[in-house]
Amino acid sequence: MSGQKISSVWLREPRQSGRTPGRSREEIVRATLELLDAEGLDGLSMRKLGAKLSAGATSVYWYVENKDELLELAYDEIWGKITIPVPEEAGWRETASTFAHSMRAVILAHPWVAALLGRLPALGPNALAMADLLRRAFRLAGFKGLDIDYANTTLTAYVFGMVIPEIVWRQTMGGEELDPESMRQTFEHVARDFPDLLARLTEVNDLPAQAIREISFDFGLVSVLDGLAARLRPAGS
Amino acid sequence: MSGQKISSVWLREPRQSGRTPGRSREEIVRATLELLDAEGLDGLSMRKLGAKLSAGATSVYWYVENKDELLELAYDEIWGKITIPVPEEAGWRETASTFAHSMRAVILAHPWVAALLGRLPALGPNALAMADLLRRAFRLAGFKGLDIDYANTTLTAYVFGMVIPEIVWRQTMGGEELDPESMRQTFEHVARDFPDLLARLTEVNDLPAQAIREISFDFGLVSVLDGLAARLRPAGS
DNA sequence: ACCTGAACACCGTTCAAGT
DNA sequence: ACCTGAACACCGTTCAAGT
Repeated sequence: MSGQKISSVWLREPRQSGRTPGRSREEIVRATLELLDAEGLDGLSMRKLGAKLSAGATSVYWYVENKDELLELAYDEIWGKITIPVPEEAGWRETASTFAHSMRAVILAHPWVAALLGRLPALGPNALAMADLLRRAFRLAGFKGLDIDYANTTLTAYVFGMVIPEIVWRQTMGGEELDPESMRQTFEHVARDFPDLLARLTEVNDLPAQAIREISFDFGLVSVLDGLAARLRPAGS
Repeated sequence: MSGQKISSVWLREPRQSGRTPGRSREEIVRATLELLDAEGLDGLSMRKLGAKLSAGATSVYWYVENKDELLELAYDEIWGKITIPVPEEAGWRETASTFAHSMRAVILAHPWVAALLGRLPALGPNALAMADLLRRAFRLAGFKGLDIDYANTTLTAYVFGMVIPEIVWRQTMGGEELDPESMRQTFEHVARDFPDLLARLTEVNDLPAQAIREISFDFGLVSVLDGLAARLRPAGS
């Protein structure tokens, strides 16, 4: 009746009959990641990817339904790069904390992911494996039933939400090649109607931006984990 | 020496000499929002926007340097739709909580924003006004110095990170017009190697998805606020 | 089974030219 | 000051045709 299937690469078996005929999915994903890392999300086109694989411009369409599916593959690869300890050995809190820091580091190393988070679902095997592991950690902590998911979702949301603006910041502020003086003027200009923000600016201006971001990330992470831990204590204690 | 300026609409004065000659920035923004709401991010093109303004395909370029600047304008409009009480009256915790719920509601009503969060900086007047207000709330709570920003960042990151996957979910799962049976099969397929995730699936399957998302959002929000509140208590008490 | 090439229908952006 | 139109250099995707 209602029809309309979900569309995702993960619903189709990878193309490759038996031997080693054409390209493999891994080859394609590797080339895609290289392009993305080198030229960013806008730098990836099906034609360029074809060229990189020394193939025709549209050859990738044999392996993948469309460009979004290609990006789904690349996205899941990122999930695979996140390191996380064995929950039963490290304990839930260290597991969660290590996951958070590792995910941040991985995304910062592959900034193009930031724009994908708001566009693609994470249904790949690496993403699911991570969800599975994190659920183990939160179950170990003492969460029960749906609370396991809620805790997991909360933690992951925090990391996403923290890293995304950090990437955007780095990208529009252009990293090194930006004149710090013009940067200060920029903020003074846009924030000219908000004295409190301006005051904060001059307060921060001399501190190393990178260090502040790390402290900020830790501050929030500890808060989130503390808040989750509070859920585990019976109300009256 | 190092050159390279930051590029943002908010650094340039809006075009319009004195009278009411051509289009105004507001007209353009309104048309942009309408297009985005109606057709989504991919549905917005400079040509379509020109047509909607009954103007040539490239007329908007007189008001805006490029498409990203146009999106910056639309993005800030969203920040303006978020409602928030006066911190001094409502208290910090209710202010923060109302902000979180309102921001979620606004983004869900304009799903195209989700993809912008990972692409554009929030330097517009509405975004800054909100930052200013939230800072007031956290100062009121008792945070001092940089902790005010850290707390603010933590809260906002949580909301971002929570809403983004929710949007993606809704969009790829296609809302109403999706066959629920094929949906279940989808998950069973992708999660086939993760028994724990599968078990969770059947557990959740009969519950109304929308209600769960709201409970989940509240669970995390309370946790985050509790965690922040814990920061305010002196260590020994 | 795998790949190519041409072709279609779009893009964002530049720029000389118009009023 | 404001807007147009043509033009450029790209896109993603389809599809008939090749091997």
